[in-house]
Amino acid sequence: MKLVEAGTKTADVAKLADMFAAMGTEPRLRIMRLLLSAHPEGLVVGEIQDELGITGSTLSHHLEKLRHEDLVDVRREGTFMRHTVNTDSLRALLTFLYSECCGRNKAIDPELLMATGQRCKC
Amino acid sequence: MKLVEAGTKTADVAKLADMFAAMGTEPRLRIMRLLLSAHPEGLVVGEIQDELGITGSTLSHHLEKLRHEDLVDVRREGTFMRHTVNTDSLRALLTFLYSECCGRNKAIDPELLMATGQRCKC
DNA sequence: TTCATATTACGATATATATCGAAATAAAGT
DNA sequence: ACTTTATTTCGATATATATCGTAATATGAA
Repeated sequence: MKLVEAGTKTADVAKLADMFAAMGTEPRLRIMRLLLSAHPEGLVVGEIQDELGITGSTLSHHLEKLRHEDLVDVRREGTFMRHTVNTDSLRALLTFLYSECCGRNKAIDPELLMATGQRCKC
Repeated sequence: MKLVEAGTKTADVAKLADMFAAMGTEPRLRIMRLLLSAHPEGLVVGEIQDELGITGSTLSHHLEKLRHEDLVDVRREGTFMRHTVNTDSLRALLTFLYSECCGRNKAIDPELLMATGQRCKC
């Protein structure tokens, strides 16, 4: 009897784990929150640096990691590099967590989720 | 103008980042999925080991990490150690992600989440 | 108490990560 | 072309992590 199966493939788990890892550091989680709060415009590197007070080179590494896991997109604007969250990837992550926790044997009640923030508009 | 504020304190971000990090590894994410699928009974270490094929000592370290971040609870049953997911912590994580992504400027549409699994029963 | 089983701790190693300052690159303006 | 500003790369170090095999511990049974 296989306990785990559902709609998440073996390869996906590794990918999702990498995404969790990318958010699994205080500076990077702050970056994600900041970019989400600035969505959809995003921010250029210098703005992130000013806001979070991270050394340029360190910030560059963190952004590279977030880009590598497709959590963040970047486009050039002259000399600036404008970063935005990748909503598709974030949705994949959220959907995974949601279905793992609220699907099947319902470890978590979905209603309690809504309660703490958004109102469900079904 | 502060871009990030909302209902998540500074200390919380570090804690949440640690939780993400705990799930940010393929073996540990598999463990979490397995325990969720076995919820609420949970599994003893040997069962997890058989299911995932992880060396005893390595598995022990991973479980210690998950316990340390309060993602997993443990209780003794004779010589067995029965592990279960901590739904409160998981809910905190899910709620955070949900409100960051779907709250405020709504980077992600909540309805798309539901679509892939649960039906909203408001 | 002795034996068997389940799990964790120990010791060790290899790899990965976070961080920094300084140098290098890239684009834009003068 | 030169200068300024923005960002990344380089080189280096310190810390953390993942993993293993084996030894230690804890419980239950004989």
